[in-house]
Amino acid sequence: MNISEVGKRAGLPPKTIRFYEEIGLITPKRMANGYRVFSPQDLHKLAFLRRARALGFGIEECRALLALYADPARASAQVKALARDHLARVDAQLRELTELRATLGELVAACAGDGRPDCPILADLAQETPDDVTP
Amino acid sequence: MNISEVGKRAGLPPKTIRFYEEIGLITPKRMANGYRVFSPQDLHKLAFLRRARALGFGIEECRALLALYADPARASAQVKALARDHLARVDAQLRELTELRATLGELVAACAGDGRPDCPILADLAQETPDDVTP
DNA sequence: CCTTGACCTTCTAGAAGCTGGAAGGTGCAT
DNA sequence: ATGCACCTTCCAGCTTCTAGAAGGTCAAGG
Repeated sequence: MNISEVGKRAGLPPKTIRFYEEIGLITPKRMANGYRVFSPQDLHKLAFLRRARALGFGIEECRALLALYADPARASAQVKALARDHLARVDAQLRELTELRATLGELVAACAGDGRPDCPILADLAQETPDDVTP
Repeated sequence: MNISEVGKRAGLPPKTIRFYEEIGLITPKRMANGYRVFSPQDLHKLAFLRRARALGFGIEECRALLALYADPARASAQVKALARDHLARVDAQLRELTELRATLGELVAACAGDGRPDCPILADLAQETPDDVTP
């Protein structure tokens, strides 16, 4: 299998696959002419990586997950710990984003959006905070 | 006002302020010895930037917001359009993150997290999709 | 006068995870 | 022999800072 073929099957662009090789996530063999050859195992790894990335795992976490996947002596506790850490980060991000969205939503709702210059959005951004005022 | 003083008041580290100058968001004057001098207007702009960034606006959006803020002939519709676009992106991100979180939550809940190797998380990541299977 | 310490300056590089483009080799069909 | 679609490598850029190095400046203390 060449790179664009495996890319199609794994759902990843060739550029990304070359990058994954560069950082050592996969190590495809080469043909005499230098072209990469991908085994079914390589394809499997790439598909695994695509799904792990889609779940938001970072590259180093993916590397760890692949290692655990390859290790028959793993403990599921190790995998779970990794996933739980990631979940906690996702939750934190979700909280931040939700709060931000609420503020933004209020501001957009409060703005007339007409031809006049008065705008609660700008007013909010320009508002002085205690820190600015403190001498 | 020097850079660390204005940084404290605006809530931004000096490094960030230098970066904002480099990309033309602010243009503080200089003293004879080359030190930056920040006017109250500079401080105001920096505080504005900090809040806009905290709301998730990108740098170029911040530049546009500052320009609108400085323009007495602006129409609030312009500001609202910018904010609405951003809000839409935040909503999209929130949807993605929420879905991802649900999947991740299910997987974490399903994993025993003990000393055995069997793990639904890895099983899910390794699962074949139609694309992988299609010849 | 000299030293110390806390500022300030500029410059370069790195983070994360790709993505685009240039320059050139290869393989197959016409 | 030519065209086209692949493949290769390497370099640059995206975004928004952040860390660190090397060196200038200033006020206070001895």
